[in-house]
Amino acid sequence: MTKPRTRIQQKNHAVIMAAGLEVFSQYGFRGSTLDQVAEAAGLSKPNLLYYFPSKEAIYQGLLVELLENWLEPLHQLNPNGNPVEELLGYAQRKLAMSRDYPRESRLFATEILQGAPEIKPVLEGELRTLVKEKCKVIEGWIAAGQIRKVDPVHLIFSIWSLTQHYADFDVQVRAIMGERDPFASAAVHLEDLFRQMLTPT
Amino acid sequence: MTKPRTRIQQKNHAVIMAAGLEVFSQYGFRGSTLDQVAEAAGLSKPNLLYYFPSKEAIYQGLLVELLENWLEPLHQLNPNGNPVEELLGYAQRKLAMSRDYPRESRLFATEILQGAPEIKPVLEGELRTLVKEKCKVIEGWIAAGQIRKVDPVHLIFSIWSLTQHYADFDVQVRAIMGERDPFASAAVHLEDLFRQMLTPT
Amino acid sequence: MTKPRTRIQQKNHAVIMAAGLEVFSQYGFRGSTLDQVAEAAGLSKPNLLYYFPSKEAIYQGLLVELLENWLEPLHQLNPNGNPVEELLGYAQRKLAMSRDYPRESRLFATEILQGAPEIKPVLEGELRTLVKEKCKVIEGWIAAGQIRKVDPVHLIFSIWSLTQHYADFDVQVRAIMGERDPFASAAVHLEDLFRQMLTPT
Amino acid sequence: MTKPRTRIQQKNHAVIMAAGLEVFSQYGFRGSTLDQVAEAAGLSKPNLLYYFPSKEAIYQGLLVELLENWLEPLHQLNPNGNPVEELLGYAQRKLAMSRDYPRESRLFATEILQGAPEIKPVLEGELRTLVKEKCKVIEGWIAAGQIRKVDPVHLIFSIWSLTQHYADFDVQVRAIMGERDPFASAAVHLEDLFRQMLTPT
DNA sequence: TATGAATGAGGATTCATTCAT
DNA sequence: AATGAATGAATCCTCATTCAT
Repeated sequence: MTKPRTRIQQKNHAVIMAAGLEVFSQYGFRGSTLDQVAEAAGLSKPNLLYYFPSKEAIYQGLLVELLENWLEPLHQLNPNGNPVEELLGYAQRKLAMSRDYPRESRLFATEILQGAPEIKPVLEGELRTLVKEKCKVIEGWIAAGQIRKVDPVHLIFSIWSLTQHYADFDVQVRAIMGERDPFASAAVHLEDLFRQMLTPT
Repeated sequence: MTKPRTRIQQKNHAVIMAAGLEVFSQYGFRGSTLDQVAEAAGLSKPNLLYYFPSKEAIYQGLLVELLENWLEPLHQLNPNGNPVEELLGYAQRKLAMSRDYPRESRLFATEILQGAPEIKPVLEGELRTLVKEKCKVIEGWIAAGQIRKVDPVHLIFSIWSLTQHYADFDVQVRAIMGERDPFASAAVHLEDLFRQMLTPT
Repeated sequence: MTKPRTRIQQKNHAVIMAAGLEVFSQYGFRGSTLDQVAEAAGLSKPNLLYYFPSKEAIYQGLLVELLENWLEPLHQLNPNGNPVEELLGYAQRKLAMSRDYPRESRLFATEILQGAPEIKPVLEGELRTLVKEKCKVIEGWIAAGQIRKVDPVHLIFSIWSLTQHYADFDVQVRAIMGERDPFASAAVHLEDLFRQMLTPT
Repeated sequence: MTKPRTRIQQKNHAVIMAAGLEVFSQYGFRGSTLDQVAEAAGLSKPNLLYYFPSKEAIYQGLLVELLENWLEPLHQLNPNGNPVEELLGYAQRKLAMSRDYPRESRLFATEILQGAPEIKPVLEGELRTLVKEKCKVIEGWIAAGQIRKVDPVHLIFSIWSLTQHYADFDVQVRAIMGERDPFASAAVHLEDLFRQMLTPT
């Protein structure tokens, strides 16, 4: 799929991505129909397939776009910053993404849950490399006594799971908490959790 | 459907549940076909529908069975036990379930991700009640100074997310960690995390 | 299908016939299922097929039984009776059958409507012969000036249609007439109609 | 479903209605398959469902079309015409419809026989109202001494049953009458029957 | 005589995709 | 660039019938 050229192409490309996100994040790939995506996009079904060669191509396009944004916050982890604040900041940024882009989080979760058929290579390639790199940074901080001794990979997993939970399990969270906004109190809770865990004694 | 009576019914009922778990946890409800379930069960498709009235009934049957087991560990949280050990024990039990019953965890995650169409009532009813009850217990422990001051609901969410992550995002975890068994080190990591967070200073 | 021998065979044979009549008259042959018939008969489906070799055999058995009773009133038309009273009596007997055996009437109507696949030979054989015989009788009455000159075949059709209508189109009749019993007033109406039509001036 | 717009839609819509009439009038709703209708229409099965959402929708569409035409002749009963001629004319028009549209008659009969699941509301609404209105007219004629005293509702039933019989029981009529055209002699017979019944002495 | 278990042959409907314009 | 029309390949489910006991 080459990059779109004209105005209208760019616009419709974006419209379809938005519609695909809306639909796929809700029903999963197999559970969604092109009709639903076309409906959400306000385009005809054949027109969708004028811009994307297949249903799967729309889904793949979404995942590609998504992954870039998804890894960005981890990239920003600054080796030269204050370690505890860097890690807390990373967690808060991830939590904000769960709050502001829950559909993206759910789309990603669905893909992983089903065995990551589309993005396994990215996980084993780019993501793994990036995580290893950041683990080195964290290990450096531990060696320097700037944070407590923790398993860096599991620390990263903890940040991911604790923050994404509020997007992915949103229905459950709200079923239990009722009307209250979960994210405000979650931010406080996670701030405390990570500070407690990371601050050296 | 009432409980199965005869030997062969019990056997096939169980065989179908197992096959359904295998298939549905991998592809979700809409993404799975009766053919797949029949294949996995070693039965013919119409024979499946001799035991369960529909595809959905198999799925619902699974969720019902699942929910019972799923809530059990939280029930076991003993108000009279040692608070830190009780909560650590709960987390370890949940982690063991992620390790031993990852498909159940994924089935549950898929259902929640898609808006919990089947089990929302249970979430808003039984689960909510149970969580509230245990929150009271935790608040008692905090008031007594036996654990640090934390938000009890978010503490429970944290236990859930941190443990289930290893089942639900298994593919990602293994992509990053490689061949190493994630659960052994995860147990150590979570033990540390929760002890650090809960032990009063 | 040989005649049933033992008590229990006779009983179950009759039970199945009754159930088949109930079901087939309501939904037609193709629209009925063996399950429905088995349910109505209080027998298991395989047991049904122990007494009758197939679904079609039950249906055929019903039609055979039915036809005997169905032609009986016409047989009774007495060449030596009072012509007008004989024909009025025949009409009243047919009307009573519509009232008392509406399911039989509907079963017969359904079969004819669908082209009489099972009983066409009977229609072209026995029934045709019987009607021709009775037409001779009616023609004799006309020749003797005992009733008005009418087309005897169409007279017989008129008796059939006017009486069976109250069974076959029962739903429509009641939709229009409301709660009132249609048969009492129909009897009066038909008495008048046929007397008016047949009485010589 | 809104009215078809384009040429091809109009054509195929009509083609499907015609095919549905052919098939449903012969085998009833449950006894007919979409394959048969598709075959009769010269279209593929999915293409049928491109124009109608379901098998039932085709059937319902037929009944709706049918009912309009079916009630028309009764509408035409003119309160200001010559009473006997009006009623005879109505009967002859209904008989002509049985001759020219026997499949419509049989479709209607099948629907009623099975309890009118689709059109009961119409029977209890529009049809009932129309019949009551025309009964008033007939009662007026009786009061004015223009026709003999008859039960108006049963008179209408008689017209319906006597005329529709030749379409609905066509197979039986021809089995008995042989090759002769039933409708010509039926017209003479019914003319005589109704004139005899209605003409005041 | 009776029935629990099983199935092959459909049958209605869905859906991604293609065709024609 | 867009869409009305069409379809082949599923997919869930039904049902008369058979099997095994």
